[in-house]
Amino acid sequence: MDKEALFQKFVAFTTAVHEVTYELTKDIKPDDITPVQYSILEYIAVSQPVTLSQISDCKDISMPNTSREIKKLTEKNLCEKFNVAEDRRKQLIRLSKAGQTMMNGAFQRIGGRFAERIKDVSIEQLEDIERALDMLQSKVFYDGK
Amino acid sequence: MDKEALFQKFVAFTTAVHEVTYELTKDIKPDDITPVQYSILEYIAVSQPVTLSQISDCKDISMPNTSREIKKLTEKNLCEKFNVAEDRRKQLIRLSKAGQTMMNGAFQRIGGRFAERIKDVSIEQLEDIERALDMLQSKVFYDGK
DNA sequence: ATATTTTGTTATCAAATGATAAGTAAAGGG
DNA sequence: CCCTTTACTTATCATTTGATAACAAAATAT
Repeated sequence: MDKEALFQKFVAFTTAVHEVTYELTKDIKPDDITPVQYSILEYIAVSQPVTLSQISDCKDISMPNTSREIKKLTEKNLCEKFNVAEDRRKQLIRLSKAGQTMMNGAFQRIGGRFAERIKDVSIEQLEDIERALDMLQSKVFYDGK
Repeated sequence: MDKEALFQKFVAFTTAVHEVTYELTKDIKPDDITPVQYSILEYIAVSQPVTLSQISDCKDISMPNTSREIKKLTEKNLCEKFNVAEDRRKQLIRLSKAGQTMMNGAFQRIGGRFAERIKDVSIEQLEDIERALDMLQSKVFYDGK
């Protein structure tokens, strides 16, 4: 087993994943929010409710800049802050009704494109795919922190 | 087979791939070039020689902006242009000696991190991984253009 | 031969992002 | 009770990136 060759394959694979992700999410984001803002909304959507610090850590954006972007998103009525009783320094963030609707629509369209992409794959192959995703995620693409 | 569940798994997987890519390439880029410049150099490294138009297409950067960044990279002595005899409008780009050295070093360090990541995986599992990468790339992460 | 298309350049400009300093308010530790 | 740390905010600035217009030169089409 040639580890060098596997690394080559790994690089080609991750490049392909990035390209497909780009294709699937292309033109999904509304024009009135920036790419960074959209990626923050994605994160909130899957992890809500989250604190400012969590967003800052996970998206690698400094606290001041996170605060600024959340403020803009709040002003656009896409998310809302609420206080947490136990620790009054913290602010939990969740999507607003409008934000939830927007992100639901986005995920729906991405899901449609994904379905289109795998439309010719047989049931058995879909199961192979599912197993392969699980296996790779546990052996290679695990969270190493 | 629940396609909705598969989509969920797909989203989690691509997120994991992006995070691992981030971890592997973190702090690899020299400080004196910008992220976009580094990504252009990566592309040149694996596809050289390339034309300006190819970079513009593949990296989704407008021609004027591609021209500007290539100019900066050339000034930093990381890549060089040369003319192609058949079509004198075209300019082929390749890494300079210094650029090649820089990118070799970068890939080496990324490869080392990758090796660390899979160090506990058995030979048989490495073969499973290789097959899974091939299969997913052909069935899911293919280039749909 | 002339018009059009392709390939790339230069020059601006605006917007998005990143970085830093200074501040507030609450929590926690001694 | 004071001191330190945590969580977040506000303000400001520099850099990076994206977008557009106007141009030139070579190739190709009519």
